Amino acid sequence: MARPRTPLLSRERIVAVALRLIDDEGLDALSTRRLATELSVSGPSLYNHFATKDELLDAVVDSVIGEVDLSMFQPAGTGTAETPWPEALRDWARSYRSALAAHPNIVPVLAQGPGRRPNALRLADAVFGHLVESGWPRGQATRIGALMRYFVTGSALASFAAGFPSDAEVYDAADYPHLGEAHRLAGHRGTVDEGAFETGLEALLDGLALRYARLVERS
Amino acid sequence: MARPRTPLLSRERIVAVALRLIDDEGLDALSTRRLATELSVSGPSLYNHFATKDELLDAVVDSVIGEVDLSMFQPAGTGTAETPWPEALRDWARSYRSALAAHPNIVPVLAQGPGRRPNALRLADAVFGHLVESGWPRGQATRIGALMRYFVTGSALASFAAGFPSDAEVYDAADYPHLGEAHRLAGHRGTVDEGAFETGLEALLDGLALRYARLVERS
DNA sequence: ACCTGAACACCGTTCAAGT
DNA sequence: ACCTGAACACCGTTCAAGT
Repeated sequence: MARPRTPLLSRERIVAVALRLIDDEGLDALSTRRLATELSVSGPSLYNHFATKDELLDAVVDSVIGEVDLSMFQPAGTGTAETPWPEALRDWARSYRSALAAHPNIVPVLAQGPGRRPNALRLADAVFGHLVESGWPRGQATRIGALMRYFVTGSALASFAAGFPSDAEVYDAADYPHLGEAHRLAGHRGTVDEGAFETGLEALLDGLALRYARLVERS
Repeated sequence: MARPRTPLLSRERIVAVALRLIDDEGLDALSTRRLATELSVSGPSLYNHFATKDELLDAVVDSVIGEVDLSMFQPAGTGTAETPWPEALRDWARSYRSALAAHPNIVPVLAQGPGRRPNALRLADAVFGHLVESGWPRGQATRIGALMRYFVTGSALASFAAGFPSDAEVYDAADYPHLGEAHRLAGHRGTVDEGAFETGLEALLDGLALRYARLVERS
């Protein structure tokens, strides 16, 4: 057929199908040939739209980051008050985690940092900017951006509960005296992981609020 | 040559060389053929020692987890007092992060959970057991184990600072008004990431201590 | 410009053959 | 039991050829 009158592929469609493949079958299932088959084209066709597979992956990653809500960091406009930093951070962390946890198989790629991806850079800019404008010194604001990313990516990378086999025989009482109930964890993966995330998030915010209070009283 | 009088390979040596390869060149560089070459044998030889590549990876992962210090969770013996939970958790988290951050390329595999790996199960058992014996309700102890793993794996998965390109031209002031200094982050990756980890760890422990205090006063 | 098939140097894994 | 080479069905990517 060679070149069709109207292109068979677009970057958007390639990215969408690649993400679906990664979600459904894991990062290893994304091969250029498999993806091409899924798109009803031959393997090399993809190279008309992305220079390498890595560039394609970058686009997939940035599309996921683009789902994170950043509206809570909007600078105070005319009449609208700026959201207090603990509340903004809490709302953002929840949205960040939701976006990532919907696509856990791609989190290892995404956790490598923003690189040159526009949505990832916008996210870093918004968080850092809001913290600095809230009175955090720049060094502290950087650390908070980092530690929040540690926590959110760690929580989205894999389910804690599902990491424990459901097979009760794994947990020999002689070897692991306290894991007698661990085989039931995976069955409650939703609530366990959600509860751990919320507990950790509130603990972090409380701990940071203590530091903020010390900062304010010293000035 | 066929079967040599004394075996050319052992699981230990295979695991050690595989880990070095992953550390030096990344998870993708670990192919059975490449690893075999590094060990001066042919590719299929590895299958005399591991059933699949995944089983080999499991062994590599568990060898890393085995480096984590768990001595702070030792139950109180005759004359030795049990370490208070916040102190034990702090020491453990630092050792955990050190062990993982020494091998960041394998963290995505390891973060999938303990599975059936003995060192990973021992770790989960020690943390959970110590928290329960310190008075935390079992549900809370599970959540704390989970949220600590989120934070530690997230911090070891990738450097926050190194994720920002050193090329100043990436940070166009029109697009990212607050990232004007971000190109300098990667140059300070050690101190930035270390500072973020310590700030987050102390904030988490402070937040958890608040909850523990509420727990105690209610009983 | 955008698709194709053929080709290159790779993969993980199986298996029969050797000692 | 533990190694080998040959083979199978895969990879990412390049390239000349087609419209």
